[in-house]
Order: sequence, then structure tokens, then C-alpha cells
Amino acid sequence: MPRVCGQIDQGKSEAILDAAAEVLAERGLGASISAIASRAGVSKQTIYNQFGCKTELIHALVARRVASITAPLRVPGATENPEETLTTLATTLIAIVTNPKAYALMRLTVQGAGAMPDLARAVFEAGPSSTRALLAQFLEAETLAGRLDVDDPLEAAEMFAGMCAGHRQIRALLGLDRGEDAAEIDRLARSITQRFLRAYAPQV
Amino acid sequence: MPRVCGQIDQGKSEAILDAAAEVLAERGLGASISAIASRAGVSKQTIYNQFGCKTELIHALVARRVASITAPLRVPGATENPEETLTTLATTLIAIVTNPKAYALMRLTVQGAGAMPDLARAVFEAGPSSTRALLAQFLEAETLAGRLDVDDPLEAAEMFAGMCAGHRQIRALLGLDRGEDAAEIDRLARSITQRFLRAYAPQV
DNA sequence: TGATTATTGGACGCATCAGTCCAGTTTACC
DNA sequence: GGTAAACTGGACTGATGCGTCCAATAATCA
Repeated sequence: MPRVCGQIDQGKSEAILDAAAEVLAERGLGASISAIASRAGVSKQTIYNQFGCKTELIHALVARRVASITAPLRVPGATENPEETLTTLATTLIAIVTNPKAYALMRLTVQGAGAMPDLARAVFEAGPSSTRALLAQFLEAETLAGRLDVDDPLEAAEMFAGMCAGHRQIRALLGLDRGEDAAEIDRLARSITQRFLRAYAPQV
Repeated sequence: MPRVCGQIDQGKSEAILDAAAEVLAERGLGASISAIASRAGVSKQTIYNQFGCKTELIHALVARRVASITAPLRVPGATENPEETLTTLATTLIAIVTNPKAYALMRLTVQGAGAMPDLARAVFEAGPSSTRALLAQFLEAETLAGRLDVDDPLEAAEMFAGMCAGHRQIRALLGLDRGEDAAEIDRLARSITQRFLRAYAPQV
């Protein structure tokens, strides 16, 4: 399927990344390149042609996944109603933590933290860290508008994220997750938002 | 050093577990038995004599560590002052999450979650789950006493634990932790408790 | 059609590791 | 001192995996 010097089959490239995601999710970082190759319906050599080594393959995989998973994490433009904004964000956060693809990625990153510290940092920056920064910005604006009373926006943002994560994150990482249904996530998001707003409501 | 049939050198046993803790923390689950043996100043065969196989060794290690780490996690007898009790608990929780030994254990468990699901469950039950149960019990009692207004104690307990964990847990698992000093932990524990109490204060 | 280039699949080298084996040594107990 | 047991250390097996090599094949471009 080659076209010209230096060119690479993009379709196969995608297939490899898809297969790698599956196999690595199933077997962890110990998954062999051979297994990935056969799942992708591709020769092992092709993987090495395209990605150079296992580490590079994982980097490419993670980069692609991080982008798609964190895409919904954009705090909507500040409305007059912080409750609505926060509930939406809480729903997104809970959905991410309980999303199998997301925690498979995070588990992989935790497993590889020793050997690939730069990967761990990149995932953290793209996920938790940037979320916290965005939320802090929102909380600060709401405070200036007089609708909230947040003294330390970063700390408050981290608390909110922590309330959303609860034990679900560690459960998921330990492989103990029972899928949460949408209705339950919605109820939880509202509950968290209400408690958070009460904790940070302006004192009269 | 043998005494009689079936006896085993307890001193060596401890040395093996200590060495295993160190080496596994450094190299992850991939650490070799040989490395552990040489760190412990012991023959590889001795490890197999005493623990049978690598999995059993890890089980023994985790059982010992879990006990020592969760020891401080006893909610003090309910006082008249929930703020004090909760602040103490928050301090303990934050200290655990930022304790290198604790997260080394948790990282190990996450790594082995695929191959040793029973271990993962045991760690979760002994740690997060039992903490949540204890805290929920306390919150329920405080609600009955009229000092708090908690509708769903388990949910509230999980939020409190989540506020304490924040991003510290995932940071630690990813190996990105910068040690938090005691003063900062104390300040944070107070801040979390105050916000939590405000969120769950009885409505007048 | 012919030349160029990626792909294939299988074999191969090299390394690592779990777990076993065993002869020789050390230690505890009688 | 003698005996029985555990300990030692080093060799060994069997399995697995990364990464390479290579001849044959398939697909693109001129």
C-alpha cells in the first residue's frame, strides 16, 4: 500500500493505535508488540516502521486519547447561573472518571510512571491540572461578580474535582468499577453542586 | 538458623518483606525476585521456601503494609465538636495520600489489579471503603444530635474523602508528588473541614 | 509495464525472569 | 559431638518479549 518514499499508510497507523489501545487496556503495559500487531492485522515490522519503538507507540496512543477524552472539558461561558455551569462540569468530570477508556489510559500511565515520567506529567497537565485551572478561573470570575465567595480559587477547584472523583477514581484504577448509569451521575452532579455552592456562598 | 521441622527464620522473613517493599517501590511489579533476595541479603531459594511464589510474597507484603498504614484511621470518639474530629480525620487522610509508603503500595496494587483482583479488592476494602463507612457513621450520629444535616451519609463521607484527596492522590500515583509539609497539611485540613461543615450545616 | 517502496511473516539474537535443583554450609537442638 | 533442618549460591530450564533481519509479496507511481 506504499505511495512514495517516506510515506506511511495512515489507515494502518490508526488500526495500530486502536489495537494498541485495546490490548494495552486488557493486559496492561506488559502487552507484547506481537499481540498488538496481530490484533491490528498488521506485521510487527510495520509497527516498528511507523513508531520506532514501544515507548513511542505508547506516547502516540496517549496523545491521541488525551485529546479526545479531555475535549468536553471546556467550562462553558460564564452564565448568570453558576449552578448550571457547575452541574454541567460535574457531570462531565464524573463521566470521565467512570469512562473505561479514560481510566484505562490513566491506569496505563500509572503503570508506566516509573519508566516514562514525561508521559505521566503530560497526562496530568492535560487532564486534572488544566481542568483545575479552568475551573479556578470561573470561580474567580463568579467571586468578582459577587455570586460566590471563594478565597483560594485553585484550592476550591481542587475540592470540587475531588468531590466529583470521590472513590470512583481509585475504584476504576483498581478495576473495581461498576458502571454508573446516567441518571445516577446526574443526581450526584446536582448534589455535589448544591453542597459546593452552599460551602462557598457569599456570607450575608 | 533452622530450629526444627517446619520452622522458619522470622528475622529473615521481615528482612525479605522490607527489601521487597523497597525494590517493588523502586521498580514496580516487574522487580525480580533475585533483586529482592540480594537486597535482603538472602538467597532466592529462601524466599521461595518462605512465601512459595511471587504472588504470595506480594500478598504478605501488602497485608502487612495495609495494617500499618490504616492504623491511624480510627475516627475518635464523637466529641461535642465535630469540627475538631473532622479536622483530625482530614489531617490523617491527607497525610496518608501524601505518604510515600502508602502510595507506593497503592501504585503496586493498581499495577497488579489485572493479575491479582482479590488483592485490589482487599486494599480498597481496608482503605477507602472502611474509612468511608466509619466517617458515615460519625456523620449520621452528628445529624441525629442536630449538629449536622446530612441526608446521605455515605455520599457525604465520600465527598469529604474526595476533598482531602484532591489531585494529590493521582499526583502521587503518577510519581509527580512534591512532599507537602505539615503546616500546609494542617491549614488544608482546617479549610476543608470549614467548607464541609458549611455545606452540611443544619438550615436554620 | 517497470521501478520503487512499504508490507509481510517468520526466523533469529539477546536479554530477563519465574521457579527448580542441588551440593555444600551453617545453625539449632539433643 | 551428632543430626536434622534451613540456608546459600550458582547453575539450569522454560517461557516471554523487544527489536532486527531478510526474502518474498503487493501496491503505487511514472
